[in-house]
Amino acid sequence: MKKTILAFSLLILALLLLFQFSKYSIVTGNAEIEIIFAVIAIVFFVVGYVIHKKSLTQKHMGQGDIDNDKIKALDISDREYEVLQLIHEGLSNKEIGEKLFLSESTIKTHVSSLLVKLNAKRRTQAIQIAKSQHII
Amino acid sequence: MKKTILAFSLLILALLLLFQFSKYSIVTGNAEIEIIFAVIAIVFFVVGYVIHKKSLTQKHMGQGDIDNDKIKALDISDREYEVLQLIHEGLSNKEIGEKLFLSESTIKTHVSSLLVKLNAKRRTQAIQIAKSQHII
DNA sequence: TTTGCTATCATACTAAAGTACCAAAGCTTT
DNA sequence: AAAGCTTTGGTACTTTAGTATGATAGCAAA
Repeated sequence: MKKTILAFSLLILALLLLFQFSKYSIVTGNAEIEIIFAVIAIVFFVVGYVIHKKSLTQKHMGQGDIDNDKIKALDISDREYEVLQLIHEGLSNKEIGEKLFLSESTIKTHVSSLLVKLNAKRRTQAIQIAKSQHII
Repeated sequence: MKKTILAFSLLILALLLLFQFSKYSIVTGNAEIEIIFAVIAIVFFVVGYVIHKKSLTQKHMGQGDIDNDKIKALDISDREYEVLQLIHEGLSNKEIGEKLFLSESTIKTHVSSLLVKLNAKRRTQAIQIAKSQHII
């Protein structure tokens, strides 16, 4: 965020300099007016392009990102959430256990409580609900 | 797509008129040079903003759309694809059967061949693979 | 018509998934 | 220290999921 502020400060500074240079050039007759127009047009075109890109990146983050508040609201613990992510990746309980160095029993316990908390009957349904709630 | 071409044609025309108007204003001394700069800057800022917005919208469509060619390439039949979609929605084989008016046996057959064609071991993995291949 | 393909369904089986209940270790908070 | 919490793990059980195999019906191309 600090980088963004710095970058925009520098950008505004550069634009002011461009303006001043343009005026000076016209007064001294060192540049064609069309060229100055073109430079300004190109610069602001790029600025507009980049700004929308940035805003949309943030928006995209907001859409695709996980809703941590929702996870807490659903009372899902850290471990349970880890298991949920691995379910989402298509792993079996056994594979999840191996990945987290836990027994299959423990995974089953976590999965069962996940299903209750997500109000799902199956792990596939849990994936769907989790996605609709933006917690995955 | 035709609308896009038309819109951009009109936009370019407007910009040319703006340029001509600017030059004329300077010659006749009817406008301040700063105002013309500002107008050009604003217009091109908006143009850059809108163009990026459009490009990203199209990109987003491309990501979310299904790749029908891929489905054919994987040799997935219509029925199998229907089953795949319902698996994705989190339904059990029995529920899928009831929804499609088929026996659970038939669904199992379809699911099995889907798993082979998608090179998946489980239905949850099939969902993941299908999504990564943009067929869901 | 014969061949080949798909869709359908069944049986029988194995393998996961999920439930219920219990229990102990570890950790905070009171 | 005792109470309360999560995490972990086990046993025993039921329910889904998935595999293997075979069989029938329909439909389209050779």
